[in-house]
Amino acid sequence: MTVGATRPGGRTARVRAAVLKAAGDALVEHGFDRLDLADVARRAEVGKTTVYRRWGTVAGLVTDLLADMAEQSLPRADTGTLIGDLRANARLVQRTLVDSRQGALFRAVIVAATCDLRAAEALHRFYAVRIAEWAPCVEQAVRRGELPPGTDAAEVIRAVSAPLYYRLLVSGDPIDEAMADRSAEAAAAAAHAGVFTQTSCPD
Amino acid sequence: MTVGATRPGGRTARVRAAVLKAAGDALVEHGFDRLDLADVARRAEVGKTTVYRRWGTVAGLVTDLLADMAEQSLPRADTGTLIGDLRANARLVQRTLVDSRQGALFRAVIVAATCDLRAAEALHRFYAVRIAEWAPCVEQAVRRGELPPGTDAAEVIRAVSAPLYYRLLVSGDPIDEAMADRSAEAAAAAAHAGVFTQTSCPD
DNA sequence: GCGCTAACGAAACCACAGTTCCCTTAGCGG
DNA sequence: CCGCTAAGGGAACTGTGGTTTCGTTAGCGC
Repeated sequence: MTVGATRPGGRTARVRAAVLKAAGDALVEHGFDRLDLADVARRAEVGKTTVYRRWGTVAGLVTDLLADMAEQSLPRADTGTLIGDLRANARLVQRTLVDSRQGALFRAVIVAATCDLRAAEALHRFYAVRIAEWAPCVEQAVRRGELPPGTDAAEVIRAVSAPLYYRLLVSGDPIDEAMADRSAEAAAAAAHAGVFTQTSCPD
Repeated sequence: MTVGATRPGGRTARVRAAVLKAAGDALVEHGFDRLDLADVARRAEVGKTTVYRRWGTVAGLVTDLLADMAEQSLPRADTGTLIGDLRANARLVQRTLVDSRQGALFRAVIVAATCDLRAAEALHRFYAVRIAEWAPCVEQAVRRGELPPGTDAAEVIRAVSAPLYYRLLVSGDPIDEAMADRSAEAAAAAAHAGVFTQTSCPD
C-alpha cells in the first residue's frame, strides 16, 4: 500500500514524510475538495512532478496519508469494567474528532472514501482494525458475566462511535465529553439488554 | 434559500426542475467530486451560463438540491409502541440509504456539507427538521409511561439513525433490515435504561 | 396584445490543475 | 570511492472547468 517501497532509507522516505505532512496541513486549511497537489509540493519543498508521479491524484495522496495514520495506533484501555472501557473509547474518539487538525483529517479521508474506491477500501480496513483492537473489551465483559454470551463485540464498539461520527458528518450537533459518555452508556445498555447477541438470545 | 424566487411560474421553475433532476442524475453517476456543471447543463438542455449564474458552484447546486429534497418529506409512523415506531424509522432510513439513487444523493449532500458552509447549514437544518418530525414518537412513549420522564426525544431519534450513517460513510459494513432493527432496539434499550434523560435521572 | 425587463443561451475567452520532456541528484552495491 | 540507476526537479505545454460578453427569449403587468 505504501508508495515508494524501494530505497526506503534516505531521500525517498524523507520526501514521503514531507509530502504527507504538507498534505495534512493543506487538508486542514482548505479541505479535501480544494486540495491542490502543486500547493502540497510547494509546502513540502518538493517538485510537483514528484507528487504527481508518486501519488497521482488527491484521493491517492489521502489514501497514503490514511495508511500513515493507521500506523500510529493508540492502545485500548482496560479499566476492568465494560462501561469504563467503552467510556474510554468514546472519549478517545470524541477528542480525536473535536481536535481541529485530526477532525479535519478524518473528515477528509472519509470524503475521499466516497470519491475513490481505493480510499474507501483503505478506510474500511482502517476501521476494521480499530474495531478489532477494542473488541476484546467486550469479550472480557462477556467472560466476566457482565454481558450475555454471544454478544457481537464489534457491533458494540461500532455502537459507541456511531453517534459521534453521525454528529460530525450528518447532524452537526456538538460533540462534547458528556455526549461521548452517553454514547458509551447507550451502547452498554443495549448490549446488556441483549440487542447485540448474534444467536437471537432474549434477555 | 431556493434560487430564482422571482417569476416562479413558467420558465424559471422549469429550468430549476430540469437542472436539479440532471444534477441528481449526474451525481448518482459520477459522485460529488466529478460533478461538472457544464455536463449538468447539457443533460438539462440548458445553457451552461444559466447554471453558473444561478448556482455558481457544485456545492451551491447540491445545496439547492437538498432544499428540494427537504420539501418531499415522508410522514412518520404511529404504531402505538415505541419500538414499533423506532423500527419504522430505522427501516425507512435503511431503505433510503441502500437505494442506489437516494443513497448516492445523500452521500453527495453530506460530502458537500464538509466542503461548503452553506451546504453544511442546509444539511443540519434538514436533519433538525427530520429529527423534530420523529421526536413525537418518543414523547408519546414517555406519556404512555414506556420511557422515563425527561427523556431527550431528539437524542433517541438520532441514536436510531447514527449506526446506519456510520456504516454508510465510515465503516462500510452492510446496511440490511436486520441491522436497522437492531439499531432501533438498541436506541429503545438505552432510552429505557434512562441514558437519554436530560435531568440526570438514574434508573 | 404590447412593451418592459428578468432570465436564458451561444461563443469566445481565460486560468490553472495536471502532464510531458528531459536533465540532475543521490542512494546503494561492488 | 566509483559507477549505475531509481528517484527527483525545472519548465514548457495542454485540456478543460469556469467566466465574460453581448445578443435573444419569454413571462408578467397594463
